[in-house]
Amino acid sequence: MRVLKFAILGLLEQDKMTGYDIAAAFKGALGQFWSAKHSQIYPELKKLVVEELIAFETVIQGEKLEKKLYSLTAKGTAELMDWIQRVEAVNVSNKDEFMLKTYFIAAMDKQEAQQLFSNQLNSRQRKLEKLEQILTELEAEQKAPIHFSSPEFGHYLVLTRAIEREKGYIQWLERSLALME
Amino acid sequence: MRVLKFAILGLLEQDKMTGYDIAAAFKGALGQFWSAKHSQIYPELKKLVVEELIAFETVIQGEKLEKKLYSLTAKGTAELMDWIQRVEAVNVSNKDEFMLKTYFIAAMDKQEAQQLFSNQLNSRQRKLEKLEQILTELEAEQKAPIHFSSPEFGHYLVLTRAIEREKGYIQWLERSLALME
DNA sequence: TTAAAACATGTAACTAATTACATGTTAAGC
DNA sequence: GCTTAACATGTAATTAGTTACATGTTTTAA
Repeated sequence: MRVLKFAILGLLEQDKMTGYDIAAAFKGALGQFWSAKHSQIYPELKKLVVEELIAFETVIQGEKLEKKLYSLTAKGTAELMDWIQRVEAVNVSNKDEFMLKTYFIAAMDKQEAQQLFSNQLNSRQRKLEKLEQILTELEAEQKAPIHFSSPEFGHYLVLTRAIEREKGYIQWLERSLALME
Repeated sequence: MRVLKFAILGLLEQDKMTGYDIAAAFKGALGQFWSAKHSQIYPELKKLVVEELIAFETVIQGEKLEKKLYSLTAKGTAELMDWIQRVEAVNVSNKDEFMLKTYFIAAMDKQEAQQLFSNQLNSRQRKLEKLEQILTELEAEQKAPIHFSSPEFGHYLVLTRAIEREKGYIQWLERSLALME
């Protein structure tokens, strides 16, 4: 369904950028819900240029380093807007290897299961801390409270969703551990 | 990383089954966290037979319908146990196309965004209802309260996780809609 | 009895994504 | 001045996953 295509169009709608910048964006909050490696990004950018959804200008960085600054064409903007309004069915299977193991908990003994769950709990707690720190920084940069027209609204929503996702996971892990006592 | 391989080994550890049965299992609660189409399952089963992790016996259903009942070998059980205890890193990017759109909310006008969010809220609420119904049925079948040694413990944990995941998503959608007033 | 839904198994073609291979420049800190 | 991290761009090979093609049997309900 070429979601990466729209991820790239959406990022370019915000700003002109290079393939490297796009890869970097996937390392931020956005990466909690979509990401791609540079080996997938560069070929996709080439494809989008052929399809005339994006265009690039070559910029020299320093002495001789050539980088390609990509931007949306009118056609690209139109396709982005079409996708963004489209109502998609909720995707059923959000793959999660830990939950797959959980389904097979009958194959573990109690200590094993507790070990696995506390370990997961620990990882999730550390992840939550990091996300909360990023949110704190984002909020500190803001003068007024964030609202619909803030340029950071999308970033803020994605971050809060990622944080609450972790909190929910953590609560479930704790309750499951309690059930195993 | 061949997670499907372990999904199949895990299912066969519970019971002998056919490829069709495995596909059916992915339509239940397990499918909330892992699934595969039959076109991926059948080749994987063949591969696992070659690797001697599973074996099958041909069974005749009715007059002449041949079906293959797969079961774990000792080698398959060993590999399953090895995987199940292994501590994996928490996977970062849990892909979610709706959250990708959310990140690009600046490209929407307010009504568009509200429309999209209420629509998603609705779908998620309907999904939650279905999951809660399945849990109610599961609990009704149980005589004693579910605990670690109940054969349905894995199923129960996965279901409660799926339900809480939806509840968290719904709460976030509602709070986000409120922010857009 | 007959039609539809469920059971059952496969392959082919294609798309999506990861890992590995491959190379070079620029900026920052010591 | 030198080293390291970050910036920057690509391709090749492989694996994972989806959609489409292809066929046949058995059970259930009208």
